[in-house]
Amino acid sequence: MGSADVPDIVIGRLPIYLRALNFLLEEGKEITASQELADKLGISSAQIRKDLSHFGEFGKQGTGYEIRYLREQLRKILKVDREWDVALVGAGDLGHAIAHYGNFDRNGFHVVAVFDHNPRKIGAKMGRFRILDSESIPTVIQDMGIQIAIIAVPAESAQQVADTLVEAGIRAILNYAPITLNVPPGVQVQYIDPVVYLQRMTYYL
Amino acid sequence: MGSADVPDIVIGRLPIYLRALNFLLEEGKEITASQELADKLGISSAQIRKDLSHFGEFGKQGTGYEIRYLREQLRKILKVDREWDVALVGAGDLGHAIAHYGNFDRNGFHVVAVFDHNPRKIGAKMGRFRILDSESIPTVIQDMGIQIAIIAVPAESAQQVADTLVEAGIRAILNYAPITLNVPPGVQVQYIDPVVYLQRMTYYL
DNA sequence: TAGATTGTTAATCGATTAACAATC
DNA sequence: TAGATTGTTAATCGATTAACAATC
Repeated sequence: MGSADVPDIVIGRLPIYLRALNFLLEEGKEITASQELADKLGISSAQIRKDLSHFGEFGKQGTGYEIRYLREQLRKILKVDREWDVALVGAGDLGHAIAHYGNFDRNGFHVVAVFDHNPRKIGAKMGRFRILDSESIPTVIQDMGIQIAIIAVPAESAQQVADTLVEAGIRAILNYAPITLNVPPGVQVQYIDPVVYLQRMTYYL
Repeated sequence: MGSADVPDIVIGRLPIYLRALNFLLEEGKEITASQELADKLGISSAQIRKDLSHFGEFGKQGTGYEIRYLREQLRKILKVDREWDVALVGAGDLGHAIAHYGNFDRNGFHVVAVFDHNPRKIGAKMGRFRILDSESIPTVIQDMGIQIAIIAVPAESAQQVADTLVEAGIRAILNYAPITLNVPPGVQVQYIDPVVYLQRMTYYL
């Protein structure tokens, strides 16, 4: 994972910067400085400037950064200056919440297909979505040219679902199943396992 | 954040190891080796051994690790060899999914109180939970001695909720709101913003 | 014993930070 | 101009990895 040039860890921080810029804009701010962002995010201003310097010069000495401009640049870098179609596999409680999560649409990620393999659910509606048969994953994904998928199935079936998705052409997977997936090089995976996050905190309690 | 001794980044990997051990046990395995774990998790065997060496010697030369024993040790280290009560703030779609997420209970994290400030929801049932008034957060948290909270409210109210929680004695927050929280030293925060994870992948597409 | 794998050391690699010249 | 803040360099810090003696 990760192209040769910019470290993954830097890429990983850009969405956080982007989120902070959105926040500042909503507050009515037009200009910010690395120090202001640093204070808000709890990281050093030097790191923010260094991270940004991988991609260009976006600020002005003595002044700081024009928020709207920097945001636009970050959006281009992250390729979120466009709309992305997303496939969702798993129509349980979690899938339901994901399908109806407003922040996805607000940020240009649109769930356009929901799959489940439970015969009782296939064909039924979940909110505004018609639940599709998991069997149709390959054809639907290929026909619609979807590149991003979200896995919200039990751990037992997650690897198999991932295999099917990758085979169908998916290149980025957001995995909610509590299991490390095995995928070929070039396929991105990000993990969301809330239990892991809780366990990272109990150590300190 | 982070005590002096063991690096945060090491603590962060322990839950992943623990998850893998559970998986191996379910597969019926009794013994494993750092190399086997490494292959499964996509990290180096040296790193796994080094991480574990911060806490003791859990393996046997020539053989590897007794899975059940290593799991027990990790559970003790992470303090997940016990049950934890959790408060949930926000009874929307997301809160609903969180409250009913089976993996929490299965891993010793028990949602014992659900709060919302919407008068239409207060007093109503959400699954097996009676929704409590956010106003009662301080008293309920203190009376029940809850240390861990999950925030599932809109970004606009998340900081205010966090302040209330911290004031009430919460020491670990799992934050689903897309905003970086400001909390005093000693209070743990972990973030789950699915949009951030998606944006970390689009860069590579 | 021979083979395998740990725990640990030392080397390497990479990330963060401090500091400051450049400049708005 | 004086003050502020960037972009960047070099130094520091920390994490990862390679290698191997110890030993099961």
